Amino acid sequence: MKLSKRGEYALRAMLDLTMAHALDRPLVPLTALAEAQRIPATFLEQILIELRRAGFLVSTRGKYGGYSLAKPAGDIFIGEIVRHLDGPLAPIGCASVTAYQRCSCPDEEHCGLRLIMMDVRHAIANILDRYTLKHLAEITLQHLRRDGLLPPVVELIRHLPLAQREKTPRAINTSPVRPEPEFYI
Amino acid sequence: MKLSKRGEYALRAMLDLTMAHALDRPLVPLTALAEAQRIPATFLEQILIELRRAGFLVSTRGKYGGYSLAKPAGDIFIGEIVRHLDGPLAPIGCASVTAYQRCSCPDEEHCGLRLIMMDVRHAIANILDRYTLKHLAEITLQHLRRDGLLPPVVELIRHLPLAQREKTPRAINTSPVRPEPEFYI
DNA sequence: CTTATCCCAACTAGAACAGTCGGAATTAAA
DNA sequence: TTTAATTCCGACTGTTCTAGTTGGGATAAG
Repeated sequence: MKLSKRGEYALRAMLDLTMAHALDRPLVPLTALAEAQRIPATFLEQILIELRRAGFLVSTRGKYGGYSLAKPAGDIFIGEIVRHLDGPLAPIGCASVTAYQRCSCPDEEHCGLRLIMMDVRHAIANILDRYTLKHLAEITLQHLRRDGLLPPVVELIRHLPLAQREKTPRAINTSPVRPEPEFYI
Repeated sequence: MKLSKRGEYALRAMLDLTMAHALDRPLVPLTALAEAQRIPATFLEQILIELRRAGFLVSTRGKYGGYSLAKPAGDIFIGEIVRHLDGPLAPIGCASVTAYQRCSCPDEEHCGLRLIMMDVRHAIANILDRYTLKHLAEITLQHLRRDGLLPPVVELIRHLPLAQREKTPRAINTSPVRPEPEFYI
């Protein structure tokens, strides 16, 4: 039931972008994201370009450029990102809601395996399609604050001047539509 | 979050074995399992040998031989089988309970991604480590009975004589230890 | 002795995974 | 106008995983 490195790195980078935005640094260069999460920069670059093409990010080229979220963090659900990079959430095709595929078994209709795998898919979706980047960022920032720390990515860009282009930031921090979840902690 | 074909085929075959056992045909040849689930026989053979080596199955060689469950179906949890063939349930290593691995991120301690992935892993485990083959077989048989059908695998072996070795079957159908779950149907 | 079955190691073609490389285009600032 | 910092992009690579296949050997029933 693995998440690929692409998926993991995408989520890590987007979480860092969200936290940086929350701390008034909406524009983060690739190198800072890569260094903060110890991800090979050339690999992360590929992934960020893909995320931009998918409409999750926007980029600013040239000196003091970088990446930012394309939408309010509260509107980006973790499940969307995972699906984009790793495909459907369901363990097997015949249990998928968003990408159903008939399987080889003789009668799906009576198949107990399918039922349990649909349970699993719903359990996963109930988490990943309910939480947004905003939720994850809030939890992480709260933990960091409790220990008097800033996110590493923000430390890494503190010395950079705020780019002109960054000084009139888009409104990004609206709240999510779906019901408020709670972490089990 | 995919399950591999190996994992899927293993579960399908073991579910068929469980149903066959429940209908007093505890010994099922490879060919019947493969045909019933439309799985390439030589591939399934590999998988069944692996399951035997792992202690899930026992085999009987020679004419009228085949495979049977090595333990009561109520003692075989779906999660065990999945872990054996596809590794840990957690989407990322740092969220795994049974096979934890430190990840590359700078501080796991404050990482919101890890928390949500632990949520996901618990949600999956709460299903797969609670249901047994017996549960799946019961559900499937119940559905089939409602429509007056027998499992295809049983149809396929009806014509075979009950092997001598099969006539004093081991007690296999004890109940599971963990609390009774319910399917969401 | 024939037939049905399991046992087993080795092999393979293709896809996926996890990157790497080299260079072009863009922008800010000196 | 030059330089430095950045994104953009396509092509490439090595390794592992996936989903099998092949061919032959051992065992047991009738």
